[in-house]
Amino acid sequence: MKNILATEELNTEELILRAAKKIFTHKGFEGARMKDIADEAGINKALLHYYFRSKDKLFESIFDGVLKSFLPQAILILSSELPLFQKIDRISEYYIQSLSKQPDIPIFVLHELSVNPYRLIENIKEHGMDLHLFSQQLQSEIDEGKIRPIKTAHFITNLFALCVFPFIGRPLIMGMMNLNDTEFNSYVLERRQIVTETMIRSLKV
Amino acid sequence: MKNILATEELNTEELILRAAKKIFTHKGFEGARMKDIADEAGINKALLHYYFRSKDKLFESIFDGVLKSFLPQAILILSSELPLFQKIDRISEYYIQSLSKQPDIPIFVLHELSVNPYRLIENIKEHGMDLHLFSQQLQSEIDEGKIRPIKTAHFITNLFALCVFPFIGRPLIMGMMNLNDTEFNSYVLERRQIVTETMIRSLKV
DNA sequence: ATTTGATTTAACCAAACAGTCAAATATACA
DNA sequence: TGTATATTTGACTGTTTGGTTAAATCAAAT
Repeated sequence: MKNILATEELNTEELILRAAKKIFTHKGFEGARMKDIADEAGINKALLHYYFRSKDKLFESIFDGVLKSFLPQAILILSSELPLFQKIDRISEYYIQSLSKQPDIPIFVLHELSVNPYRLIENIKEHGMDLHLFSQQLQSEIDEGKIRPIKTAHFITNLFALCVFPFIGRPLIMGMMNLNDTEFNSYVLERRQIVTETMIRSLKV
Repeated sequence: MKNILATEELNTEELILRAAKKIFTHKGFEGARMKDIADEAGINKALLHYYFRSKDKLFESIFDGVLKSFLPQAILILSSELPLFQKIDRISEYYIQSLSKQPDIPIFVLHELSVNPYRLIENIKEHGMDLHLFSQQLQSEIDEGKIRPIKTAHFITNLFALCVFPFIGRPLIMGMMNLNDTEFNSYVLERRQIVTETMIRSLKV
């Protein structure tokens, strides 16, 4: 009988998903080997196909899971009742903190979306990524003269670019700036304030 | 005899390089098939191995070429004698214009660097990516009270994030903002001004 | 015309790969 | 305990892939 009392004990499916996430996010779909995932999970290769019939099926579980754990939070914060500047702070806080723990996610998602853009469509429709409410708030603040005029697309781009780019460009930044891992971590910790400051200053009238 | 008079006639090596660049940048190293590259170039698969002994060799030609055609320009502009704000404008102009013509480059480079970070090291050392001069200029402007204090790493990150992210996040942006190809192109054209404005406003005292 | 060297091809090969299957083992329940 | 069901494995398969090779073709010099 398995030791179901030990809290750190994971069942096989969770073991596979955890291993698959690590390998897929690190190597991408094409670069990942089913053997690598099996080894990482400490199980037999055939067992992967017992739980997830194919590499594609396993990948979609991971990819969908990752999208669902990152995108909806943005919509949630942006569509909330919070003041604009607080939203900026919340987004930057949430994404920089989450991505610090899983720094491979952005490049993984964006690479797979680049190779296979249709993947996103279903997911977006499914979650009803609606930015209308936020667009209205932004326009109100502009109309009231509280911030400078800016289109929603550019606002969103600026905010996410500033939050996410450090993780996407990590090897580039570490190389150009001559940072080691410790120094890079300090740099990332500073980003949260930099992002909100940069965004808010650029919006002030 | 080949028609060497026709200017549009490319020799086989150039044909291969052009095809390989298209396939590699679109699919990544692992996703690219030598057969695909051969087909794209309109030649036989064995001919690839005649000109470039292996997939790795061919890939390195492409990857090095891409790095050399993008990174040095940044160092050149940043290390020049131009005023700070003009440098921002030049960088944003150059990168947004170049990447509009080759939008797959950023995600390609950053994905490959993520899977294989050591690739960059040689290239950076080789080109002497030195940002010391620029750091001094930035510090001078800060000391003279002309701009708000900011570390070089964050300045560079912000500038490149704002320039490059639209291309990295293209499918995401098109999906969330409901843009078609034409609308995305207009959006990219607007980016140049947005980037310089955002950067400069965030730096003003 | 013949030789020489560079270019191109079709056919082939070994390794790596995702995926399969029958047999073995563990688990639950009667 | 015995039996049915769920889980796990080692050995296997067919296909795809990067890479090779020997022969054919072409271009130019002798």
